[in-house]
Amino acid sequence: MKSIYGFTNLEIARLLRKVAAAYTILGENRFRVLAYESAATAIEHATSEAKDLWDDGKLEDIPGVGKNIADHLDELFRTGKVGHFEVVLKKMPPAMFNLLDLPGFGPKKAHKLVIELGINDPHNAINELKKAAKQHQIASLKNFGEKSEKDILEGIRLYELGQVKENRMSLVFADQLAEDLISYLKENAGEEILKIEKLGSLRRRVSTIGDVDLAIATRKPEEVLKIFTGYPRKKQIIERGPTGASLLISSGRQVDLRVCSPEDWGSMLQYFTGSKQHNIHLREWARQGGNSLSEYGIKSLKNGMIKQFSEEDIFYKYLGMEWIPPEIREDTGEIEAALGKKLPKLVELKEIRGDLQTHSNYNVEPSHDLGADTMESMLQVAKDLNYEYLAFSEHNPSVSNHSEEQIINILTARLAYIEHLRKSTNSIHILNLLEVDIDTKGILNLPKGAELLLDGCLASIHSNFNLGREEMTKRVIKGLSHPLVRIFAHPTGRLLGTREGYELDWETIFRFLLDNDKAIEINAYPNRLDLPDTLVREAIKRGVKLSLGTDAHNKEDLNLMRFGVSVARRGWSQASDIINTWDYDKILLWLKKRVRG
DNA sequence: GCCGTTTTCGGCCCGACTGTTTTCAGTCG
Repeated sequence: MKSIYGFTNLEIARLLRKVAAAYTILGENRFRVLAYESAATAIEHATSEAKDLWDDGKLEDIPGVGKNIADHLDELFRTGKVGHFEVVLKKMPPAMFNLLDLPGFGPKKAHKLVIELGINDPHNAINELKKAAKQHQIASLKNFGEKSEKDILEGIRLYELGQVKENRMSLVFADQLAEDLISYLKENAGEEILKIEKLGSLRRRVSTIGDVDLAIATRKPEEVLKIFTGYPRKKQIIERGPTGASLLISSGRQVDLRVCSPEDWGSMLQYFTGSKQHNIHLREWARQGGNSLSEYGIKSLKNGMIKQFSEEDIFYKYLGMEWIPPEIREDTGEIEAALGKKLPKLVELKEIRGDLQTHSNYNVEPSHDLGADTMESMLQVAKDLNYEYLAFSEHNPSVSNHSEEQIINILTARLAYIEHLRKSTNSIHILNLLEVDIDTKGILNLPKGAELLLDGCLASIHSNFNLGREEMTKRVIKGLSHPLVRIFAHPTGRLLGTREGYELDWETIFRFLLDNDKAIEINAYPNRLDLPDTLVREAIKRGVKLSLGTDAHNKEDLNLMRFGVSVARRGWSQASDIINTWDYDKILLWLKKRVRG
C-alpha cells in the first residue's frame, strides 16, 4: 500500500519525543519513556527514510523500534495520525511542547510553567513565558528562584537569536579553528603537552560542527589551562574547572578543552569522541559483561575496581572488539562489526591518486564560474600532493551564447591546449573532462562530435531545483543516460546551512548507476560534502562506485580532498569502492567507456 | 516499550552540573 503521508524522519522523531514528554508527565514507566526517546533518536539518525522502510515492511529494522512503535507508525503512514498518540497528547496542555525547544527545558519544567503561569496559546507560549519572567512571576514559584528566572530569559534570548541549535559551522571552518588553537597551544605550552587531539563531532568528521572540542594529556593541567584561557582570540571565558575550560572566541564560537593525565588518555578520548548513541550502545554491551564505562576507565561491577587506559585501542580490545575508527562511531552497526572482527578497512587519503573534479581558468565561456588559476599552476599543486593524475572539468560552454559549431571549436582548442600540456608535463597525467549541466528536460548541451574531444563528463544539476521527486529523478536519469557521462556530480545539490537538496528516488538512481557502470561523486567542497555520508553507505552497499572531487576553483582548493575522504570514511568506504584509487591507465580506460543508459 | 554473550523475563548508560534544596530533581552531553 502506498502512503500519501510523507512524514520525514525528523517529523516522526519530534512526534515520538512529544509522546515521551507526555508519558514523563503522566508518570509512565520511565523505561517506556526511554524507549520512545531512543526510537526518536534512532529514526532521526537512520540512514533511510522511515517511510521507505515502511513501504518495504522493514520499520522494525531500525534499532529501538519494536512491534508497538512500528504499529503506531504504520497507522501514521496509512491514516496521517496515530489514535493512541492523540489520546495521550490531549491530556497535556498543548503549549508545553512549544517550550521544549528552549535550552534547559525538559518535559517537567515546561509542563510546570505552562500550568502555573496559565499559558494557553501554543503559538504564543514563548512570548507569554518571557512576559511572566520579566514580571518576576517565576522566581516565586516553588523550586524556582532568581537565577532560574534569569536563565529562562537568557535562554529565550538565545532562542530568538536562532543560536539554540542548527547554528553549526562547516567541518572545514571548525577544523581550521581547531588547528589555529592547536598551534597556539603547542607554541606556548609545547613542553607540557604530551598528547593533543580533537574530540567529539570534529574527530568523527561530521559535516557540520557545533562546538570545537580538544583534549590534552599533561602532567601540569593548571598550567595548560592557564595558557588556554589566555588565548588572544578569546572573547570570554565561559567556564573554568580543574579538568577543563570553555572559551567564547571572537568569531562567536565556543571551544572546549579537556585535560587529563596520560594514564587516562585512552578512556577520555573514547568517552568524549562519542557519538552519544555509540557510547550508550557500548556501555550497554559492557554492562552485559559486568563492566561499567566512563571517562575514567572501565569499572568492574563485581569489585568496583577501575581499570585505566592510556590508549584508546586497548580500551576497545578490553571489551573484546577491534578499535573502531571515530568516523563510524554512530551506532549504525559498527559495534557488532568490531565484535565480529569484521570492520571494513576504511579508505585513507594517501590511497587517493588524483582529483576528479577541478576548474582551471581556461576560458570555455561557461555560464557558471570559471576557476581562478591556470592549468599549469594547478598541476604544480597536484604534483606536490603526489597525485598521479589531475582532471580538469570546467563547466560546459554556456548554451544560449554558442552555436553547436562554436562549442566544438572551443572544445577542440581546449583539447589542443591539454595535449600541449601533456607533452610538456611528464610527472603527472591530465584527464580531460567537462562538468555539464543537466537541463530541466534532462538534456545535456553536448553537440555531436564532443565525444572525440573529451575523455568523459561529469553531469550535475545547477538550475530548477524545485521539481518534485519523480520528475527530478526522471530528469537526472535522462541526463546520466548520455553516453559521455561517467560521473553524477554533487548529487543531492545541497548547500550546507543554505539549501536543502532536491529530492530523488535514490533506489532508482543507484540501480541505474550500477547497471550502467557510472559513478557517483563525493564532492569535497566545504559547503557541499555531497553525496552525504549516509547515502554513501547506501551507494556502496549496492556496489555503486564513488568518485572523489574537490570541485576546486583555485589551486589552494585542491587541498580539500581530505574532507571528501572523511565523508567516504563516514560512509564505510574502502579503497576498492573509489575510482580515484585506480592507477592512470585504469581510470582513463574507464572514463573513456561509453555507456548509453 | 525494547531486547537478547547468560535473559522471551527482567533487566534497561554514566557522570557532571545547576539551582534549588537541606538530600535532590531535572537537564545535558
